[in-house]
Amino acid sequence: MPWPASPELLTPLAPWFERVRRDLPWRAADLEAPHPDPYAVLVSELMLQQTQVATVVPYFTRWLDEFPDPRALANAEDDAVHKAWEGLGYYRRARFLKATATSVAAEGWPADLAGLAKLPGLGPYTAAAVGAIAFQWPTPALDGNAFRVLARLLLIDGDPKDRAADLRFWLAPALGALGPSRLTQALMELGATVCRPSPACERCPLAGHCAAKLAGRTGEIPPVAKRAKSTSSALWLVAFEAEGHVLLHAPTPKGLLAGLWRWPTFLATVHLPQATAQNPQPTRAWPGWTQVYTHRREALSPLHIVLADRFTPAAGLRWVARGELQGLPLGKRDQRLRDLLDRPGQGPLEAPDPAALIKACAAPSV
DNA sequence: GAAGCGTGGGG
DNA sequence: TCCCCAAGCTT
Repeated sequence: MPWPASPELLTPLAPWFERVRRDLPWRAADLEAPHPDPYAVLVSELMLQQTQVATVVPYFTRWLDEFPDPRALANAEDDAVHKAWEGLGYYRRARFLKATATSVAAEGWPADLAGLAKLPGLGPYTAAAVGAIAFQWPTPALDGNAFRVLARLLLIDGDPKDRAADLRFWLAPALGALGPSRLTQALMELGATVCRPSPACERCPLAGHCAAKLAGRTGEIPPVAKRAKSTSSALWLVAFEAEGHVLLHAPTPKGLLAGLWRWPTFLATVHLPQATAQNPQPTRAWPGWTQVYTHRREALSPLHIVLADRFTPAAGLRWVARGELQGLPLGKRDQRLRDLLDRPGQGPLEAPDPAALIKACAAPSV
């Protein structure tokens, strides 16, 4: 691999970054010094995993307002932590962040990269990024942006992740020359704003030495990864209400929407016409929608079923006072039904038999 | 090593 | 509408 030395290729990043860099709330003014608040860097990096900057900014600001330091986060209730993360997605990041804050509050910050990498939720990229941005350690952080930029700059065929070790070694001199924090952030900023999957090479400070551009191959480097297939299902999404309470699944530790409260759902395999003579329970319905997750699509039909009395719920289900509903952490899907409850329903078109749903939610009778 | 994990924006 | 993607990590 006859790659030119990294400072030779990457030095133009510094003046470019100084000119165009976005003013982000976690970004230090002085990129030469260790960050004044490593915790802020940690929070930003966890939030930024698979999540765009514009989405993260308001969450970051509120988070630091509510949990200003590791101790505050370590002492927070799980529901409060998830509530502050509500809507951001990939909710186990919030639990990892709390676990890491607990470790830092008790034992202080790790002294090296290996120590950071042992913290919950910090993988190879995030540990290196925190090392470089918070502590100015010469730890090359390779995220999707950096891999894409370097794959094009150096004309790497195949998956650049397979060359991670070579790339980290190659980057070391540039980290020293430009400074770990500056180089790390400039490289990612270039990938996020210019060297995107569909690149804007006319704005790129490295275009003159970009091997992929010179070869006319930016469109095919790096190669696109194959997508995971996703499954589809049709579900009733049901708000049972009785005696001023609603029925919710309590948070679970694993799986989809873990850590959040959820409305009960039922496979919508059976569509029974609403027989008003035989179903005295008033049922409201609203137009449905499709909820999209990473590996799943749900065609949802929201229902509101009001009962005279509460039944004893099955394991994992709880009756929650309606007044407490607003304070519980819910995913987007379940927020949507919660908000529908305050709007007029359109009247049930077709709905399942409420008695069958109640049977599925009630504790088995002895 | 592949699967699983949320949500929103853009082409 | 559909597909791709976005500062990845854990199991």
